[in-house]
Amino acid sequence: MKISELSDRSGLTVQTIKFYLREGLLPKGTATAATRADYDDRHLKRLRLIRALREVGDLPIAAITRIVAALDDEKIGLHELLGTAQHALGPHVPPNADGAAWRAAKQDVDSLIAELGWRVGPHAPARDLLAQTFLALRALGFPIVLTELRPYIDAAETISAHEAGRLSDDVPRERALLGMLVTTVLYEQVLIALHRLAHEDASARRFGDAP
Amino acid sequence: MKISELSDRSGLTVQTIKFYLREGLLPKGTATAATRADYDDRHLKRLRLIRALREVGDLPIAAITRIVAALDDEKIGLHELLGTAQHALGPHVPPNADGAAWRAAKQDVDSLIAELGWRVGPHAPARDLLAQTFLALRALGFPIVLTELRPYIDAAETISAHEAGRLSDDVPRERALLGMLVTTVLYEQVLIALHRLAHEDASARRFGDAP
DNA sequence: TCGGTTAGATAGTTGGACTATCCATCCGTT
DNA sequence: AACGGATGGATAGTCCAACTATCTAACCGA
Repeated sequence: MKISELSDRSGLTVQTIKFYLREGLLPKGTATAATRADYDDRHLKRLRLIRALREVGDLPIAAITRIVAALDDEKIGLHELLGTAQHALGPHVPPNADGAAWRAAKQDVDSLIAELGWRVGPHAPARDLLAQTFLALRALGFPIVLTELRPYIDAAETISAHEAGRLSDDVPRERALLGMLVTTVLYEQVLIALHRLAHEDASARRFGDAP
Repeated sequence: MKISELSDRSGLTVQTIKFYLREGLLPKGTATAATRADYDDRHLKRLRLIRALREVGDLPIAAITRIVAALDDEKIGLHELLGTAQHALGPHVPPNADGAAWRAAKQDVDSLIAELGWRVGPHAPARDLLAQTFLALRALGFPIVLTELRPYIDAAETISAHEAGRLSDDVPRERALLGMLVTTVLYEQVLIALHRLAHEDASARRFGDAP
């Protein structure tokens, strides 16, 4: 298909698609002439993936670049591919290089994970995210206590167990990655949205007037 | 306290604090001379709040401006204040003005909320976030089915119920807002981080090698 | 009195993500 | 065959958010 068709069907402008081509997010089409190239369904799918990660997941182009580069590199095994992608998802917590308080928060996170018996890589970015949040909570005068965290931990475990049940290891590489990205990037947004809605409902019932 | 002290204690540069003063995020200190002003503990607390919302919640300055403006406006009642803040939290989904598909997704969200019996304002931004995510999921070939959503809905309800139980209506205005922001902005990050960690643990158990 | 600090104003920087132009083809239609 | 509109590839420019830097004229404390 032509680039204009790709543009129409993906909802991105031709200019944006060209930009993604330059950045290596989208592989080139097969050239049919000096000023002509042919794109296929894989390009369209790729663009839809990029769009979802950008617009819903709010991932920076650089992170998406890393993910698709790993995807396109056939030498990378499935396990490593998923690991790379997960790492690229970030979050990209700026290492504030805060001293003692930061180290204490990191330590809290490590103990928590150990206590829960979770098997998590030592450099998982989510560790930093959690530590950063603990730090902020403390700075605002909200100490972190385990009983406070309990419902969140339970929710995370329940949801992950459910998600893991849906994983299967005999799907094509691309599909496996897509499934992982969808559960961690898109369904996380679903969870956030539902949380906010449920929160509004709960406050309405708590303080609100009659239905 | 002096601005340099404020800078040291908040971890923000003097320049950044001046910038926040210009933007109206931080009220001016009490002037003691033409080139001198005095800041107090409220300024420090405000800066910590701004920092948490920016760095952890990733809120744009404009959203924070709206929130603190409402907070500082004594004419605004508590209920309205919380509503304004919640609305300012976004998310700031660009209205793609997509036609039929967008309207269908919105409709799905509306039916879901109605079905659940949740009391949610008709313009709650979380509605748009959910619709946008549904749209992206569909585009990627992941149809939305209620059984898929069930665990997320349950988690959202459980967590919100827990959070609502901690709300109380006889705390000072500022504390009430802070509590709301903390649960929706910071604890949401906690939830995401825990989810990613639990997810990694679950995949490790599913595919991984022995502990 | 003198080096270091500050309020207030204005201007400049950085990073990320596009967006606009150009040119030399090239395609499909007339 | 001719021509108007689309393309590939390259380069340059735009836009926005969030700072960051500089300058001036006071001011403070040793």
